[in-house]
Amino acid sequence: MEHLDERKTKILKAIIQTYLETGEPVGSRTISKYTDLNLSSATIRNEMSDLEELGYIVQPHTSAGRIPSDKGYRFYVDHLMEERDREVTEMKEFVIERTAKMEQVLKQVVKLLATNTNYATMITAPQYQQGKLKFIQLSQVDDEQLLAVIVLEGNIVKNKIIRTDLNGLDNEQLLKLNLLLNTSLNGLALNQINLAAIAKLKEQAGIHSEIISKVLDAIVESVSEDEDLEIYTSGATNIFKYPELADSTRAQELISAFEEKQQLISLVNDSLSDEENTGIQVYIGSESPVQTMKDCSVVTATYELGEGMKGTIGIIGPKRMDYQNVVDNLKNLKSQLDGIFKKPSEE
Amino acid sequence: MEHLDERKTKILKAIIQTYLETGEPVGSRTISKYTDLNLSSATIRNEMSDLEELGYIVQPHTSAGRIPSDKGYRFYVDHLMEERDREVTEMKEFVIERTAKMEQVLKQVVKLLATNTNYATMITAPQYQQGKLKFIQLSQVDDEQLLAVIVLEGNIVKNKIIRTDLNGLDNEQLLKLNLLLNTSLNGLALNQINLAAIAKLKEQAGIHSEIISKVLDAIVESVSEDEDLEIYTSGATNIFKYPELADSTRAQELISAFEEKQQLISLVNDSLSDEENTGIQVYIGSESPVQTMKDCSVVTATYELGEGMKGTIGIIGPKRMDYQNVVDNLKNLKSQLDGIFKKPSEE
DNA sequence: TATTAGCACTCAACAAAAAGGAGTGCTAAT
DNA sequence: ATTAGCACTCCTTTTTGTTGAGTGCTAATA
Repeated sequence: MEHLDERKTKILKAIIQTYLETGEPVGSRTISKYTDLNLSSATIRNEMSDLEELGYIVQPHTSAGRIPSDKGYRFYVDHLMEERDREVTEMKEFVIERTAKMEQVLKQVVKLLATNTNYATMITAPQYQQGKLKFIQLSQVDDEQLLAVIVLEGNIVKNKIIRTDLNGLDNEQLLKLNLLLNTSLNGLALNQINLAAIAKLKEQAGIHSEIISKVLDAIVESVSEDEDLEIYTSGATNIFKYPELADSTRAQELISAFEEKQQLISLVNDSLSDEENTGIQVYIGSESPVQTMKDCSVVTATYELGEGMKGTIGIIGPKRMDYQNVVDNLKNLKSQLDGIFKKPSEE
Repeated sequence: MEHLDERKTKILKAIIQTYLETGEPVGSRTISKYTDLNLSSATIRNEMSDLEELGYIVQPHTSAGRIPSDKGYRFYVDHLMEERDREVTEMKEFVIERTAKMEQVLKQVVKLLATNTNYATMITAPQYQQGKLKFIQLSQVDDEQLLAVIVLEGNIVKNKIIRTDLNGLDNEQLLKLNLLLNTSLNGLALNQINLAAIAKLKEQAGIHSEIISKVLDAIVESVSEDEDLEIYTSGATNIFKYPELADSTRAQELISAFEEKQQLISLVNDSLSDEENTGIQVYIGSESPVQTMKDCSVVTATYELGEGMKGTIGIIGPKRMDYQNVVDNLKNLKSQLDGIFKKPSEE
């Protein structure tokens, strides 16, 4: 990438910042006055012409000011954006109620984030692949149905009805099965349950090995739930606040994406796979893994609930979003989430 | 209400039906050709003038055709709409997967309904106030937490973590508590658990009466869940298909209503309270209990999962929605839902 | 050589004017 | 009672004109 001299950098930064605020193409005169460079608009014009040639800014039409290109935004995010010393006070709003239900917390979080940022937000429940089993309980609901309750680390409770032949399963045997399941599986992460362990389990279960395998199926099924990974969203209608996204076809597509949630999954996958230092990623325009959002920017963060149970938070807004604010918000939230579930019983 | 002679009725019906299809104001000439009345446009004009005076139709502006007023729609829905003999085939699409999870079924249903009708749809999980308890299980998850699992008729599973002081609660006592809870409460509907029963329960629980009351709280809380009554929605973006609703402020309001879900609750309440013969209700324009939807029409139906567990289905569209199709769809769905959960184990 | 004032030019955005057309209400004829 | 005919209304669309922000270029300046 070409190196920009200091003056060009300053001008580019000024253009982008002004555009972030106003959303209007920025003209040379504005920059001439706005910056402390003390240059006439004519000089700025020459520089802007250069910057356009280098691909950092773009002219919507002749006789208009300039707006940042994707490349320009990228440069801004990577090099120009300055750490703002936000007063922590503003962030204090993130007082998350410590409800026991994970679901509730997630709903609160997306909502809070959406109102704080004025963008559309999403969050996934953590994926439990590496979460450890804490407790399993099998109970007989009626003549032919068992209920399997599975508690994972972090008090995530899952349940599944198992329909099976229960001939000759009395209370005592059920107790034994429960004991067996718990002693064999507790403390194990899902991906630690291998074939050998399963075989051993079945052997010990004797005539009820069929039930054991159904239970294991239930665990896998209820825990992995890949096809309908739980995604919570909020503030989708915030996009109406940004005229460049609010025209009805675009708006419809975007809001549909939020409603269907299917498309958001690729966002999650991309952001989980791509390991970065900070865990926060910025997709500008067409960089986004989701086609629908090529006119938006997307910022994602992964949070972790200890022991590799990871979830994804996403913020979707116009390309001229307040990147700094969004990143700060996410960082703050990330640390809070990292803490909140870790040892829910310890405080 | 004034009585319309046959010719006026026919003309009104023609106007409304044409408008339902086109969404454009209907002129006299159109009706003159469309109907088999063999009347000139001039005659139609005179009749239309009368109909307008009677309040059934409205002129958006002087030199425009007529569109139905709310009163006109109401008359149409009450008296003019004809039972269509829909081929059952078309309805067959409603093959609902018999997954054990209620939640999944509901999600499928709204989605199906939304794609079938091209309107926005919602459905609530049934309210369990009258649902009977089938099974309760208390288990110890760790040192200071109990897990209460509550199964209601229809295999609706709820769970709740109870944090409490467990000093001196050993396994045996837990078993006893479980037994006590099940023998006392099973088969009871929620509103059948009265103070006397509670007192007796507590007495029998002895020193663990505190736990009992926490369990009861948990039951009430997890089952009633009034504040965030589960509502599933789909097809909210369908409103973009109807220009009269698609302008950005209106669209935003409507879609927000679907996102927040709060507003939808009053819809549910209204439709549940107002007992009608068919259980299907049509709200036209300002008749709607939700202010946001005063430019829409709303059709609701209540479904019942046996034993008074009622839920609500709603379809929200433009005033010129295809009422007949919507009502048919709802009727069909209603009967299917009524059946599907009744005795899930019997087939 | 870098900067800047000055100026002609471009073009979106807005407004006003003009043309077109669908539909009405009224009147007079059937 | 019905209808053809016609003047009138007013929305919609197209055309035309005006404005102003902003550019690029050139020539003057430090």
